[in-house]
Amino acid sequence: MSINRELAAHFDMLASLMEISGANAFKVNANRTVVRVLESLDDDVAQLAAAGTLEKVDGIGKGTATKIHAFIETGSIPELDALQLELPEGLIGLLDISGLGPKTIGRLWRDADVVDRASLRTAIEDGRLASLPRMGAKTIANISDSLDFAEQSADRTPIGVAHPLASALVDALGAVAGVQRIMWAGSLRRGCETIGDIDILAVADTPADLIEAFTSRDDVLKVLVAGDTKASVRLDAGMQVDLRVVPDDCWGATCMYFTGSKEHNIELRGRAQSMGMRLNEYGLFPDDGDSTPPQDRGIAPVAAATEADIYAALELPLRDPARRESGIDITTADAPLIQVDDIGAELHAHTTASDGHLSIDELVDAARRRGMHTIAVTDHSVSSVQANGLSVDRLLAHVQAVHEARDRHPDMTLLAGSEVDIHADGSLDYDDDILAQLDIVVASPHASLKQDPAKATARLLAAIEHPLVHIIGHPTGRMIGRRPGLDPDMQALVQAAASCGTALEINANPRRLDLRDRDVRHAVAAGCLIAIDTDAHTDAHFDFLPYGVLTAQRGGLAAAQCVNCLPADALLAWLADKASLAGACG
DNA sequence: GCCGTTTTCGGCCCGACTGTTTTCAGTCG
Repeated sequence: MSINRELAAHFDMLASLMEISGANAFKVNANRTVVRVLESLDDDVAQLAAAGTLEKVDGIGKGTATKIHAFIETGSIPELDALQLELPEGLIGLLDISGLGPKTIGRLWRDADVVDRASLRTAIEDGRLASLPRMGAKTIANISDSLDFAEQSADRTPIGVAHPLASALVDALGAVAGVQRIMWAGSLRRGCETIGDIDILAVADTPADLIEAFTSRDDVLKVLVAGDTKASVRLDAGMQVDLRVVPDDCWGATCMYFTGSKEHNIELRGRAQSMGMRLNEYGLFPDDGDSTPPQDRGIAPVAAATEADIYAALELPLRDPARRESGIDITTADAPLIQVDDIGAELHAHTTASDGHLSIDELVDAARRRGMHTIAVTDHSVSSVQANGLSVDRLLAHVQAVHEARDRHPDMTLLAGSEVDIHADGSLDYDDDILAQLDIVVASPHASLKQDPAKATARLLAAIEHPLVHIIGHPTGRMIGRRPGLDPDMQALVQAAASCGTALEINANPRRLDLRDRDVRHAVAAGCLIAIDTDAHTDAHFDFLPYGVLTAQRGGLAAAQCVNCLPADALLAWLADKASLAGACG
């Protein structure tokens, strides 16, 4: 783990323990800010410390700098050590239980000897909780329920699971009588790789009817909250869904507020304040110093109807939802971001020759139905035994079959290629004379995914610098929530890729999303070419493309920097001479 | 703990909802 991420984890634990111990909420918040800063910091924090420039970083002050220096010198933070001696670490696991906040957890620990989830369960069962003040039967039942739920489910859901759920919900609720608008917001709208809760916003003639339709659905396991304008439920699929019904005239303000991110909202509120205004989910209002919310006093907003109105009133460029994250300067406009429709080529797909489910003809047909002009056949190489990887003889026969298929599909540019294993030492799974016979080479790591960062960097650099490799497929090999994959020096990779004209892939499979968003940001800055591929093994996998595009958008990618957006002739020119596009971007 | 065109102290986003209370603390997003 890099020192930045290691330190971020320490500050995260520090913030949680401080919170439970009853520390000032603003101090806790300041430490949470440090976590975010460290996670999105491009520079190595040890180098900043050595240069004495830590305090120049926004969010890092004197106190934090002292802690970072202590960590670099001794491997620990004294304040954290002290809190860990004082408080059981198992209490942190209680923060993830819905309805339990730091104040309650502190009380449970002090007054009922609760130290972790197991002892909380015991304390509920033996009646200790009921003896505490403000612990009625309902509160205890809710805690018990949440505890069950937390133990059964992962805390975040992959976007590939959440998106279809949200889509079905929005379709169904949109059909309820009187619903004028409905959409999802939150991390799903921002295209995050995992989703906590699904947030749905709506405008309805009779909000009560929509709330009723929502909370009485068959797939609702439990209604958590149901008021006049908002409701929260837990679905039997294991996700929480929040619905908010709002007036039409503040739709933009609501969308903005519930799309987040939280950090982006805080920045926008700060901006509003500095301009003598206040921003909430009902609109942007002049700030008259009265603490009663302006919308409750009949004060007209400066802007509220659309997100564009609000950004304009704040004199800021309209920000794409995928770019509303911390670490992105709100005053700088993005280049127009890549869209799904910009992509005309799928450059990484499998057939029945290895572990795919489609024939060559079926693959072409699937691409054609998505409006593609180019499809690459890239089956696995010989070492991927588990995926029925192709021997040299089978590969050459397969290439021949692809060439023959071209006559049957004159409307499609059909590329004969391979997804070639990158061995642990950086060598490739076929000899160069074989690779030279292919139209396209996607080189990917599949095994030895736990090697140390230095070896992983050298391994991937060798593949990037190989003159016959066009694309590095799923560069880290990570699987979201299952394995972390390689942890190479991404700056070194993107620099090398940019100078060689090799593209790094965003694998659109929602379990991979590899490159991840923050790596895309680095790649975009370095001017490195990006490929967005679905790695299709079935027809349905072609529909993963939007997840890859969202990840690309989160990294700030424009179509011009993505090889899948090239017209067929330009794409063929790059494949013939990848150096021709080296350094052409950014 | 951090920050600063109201700057070295005093503020830090803010509204909805619940449960346990008789006016509000705690949680959530």
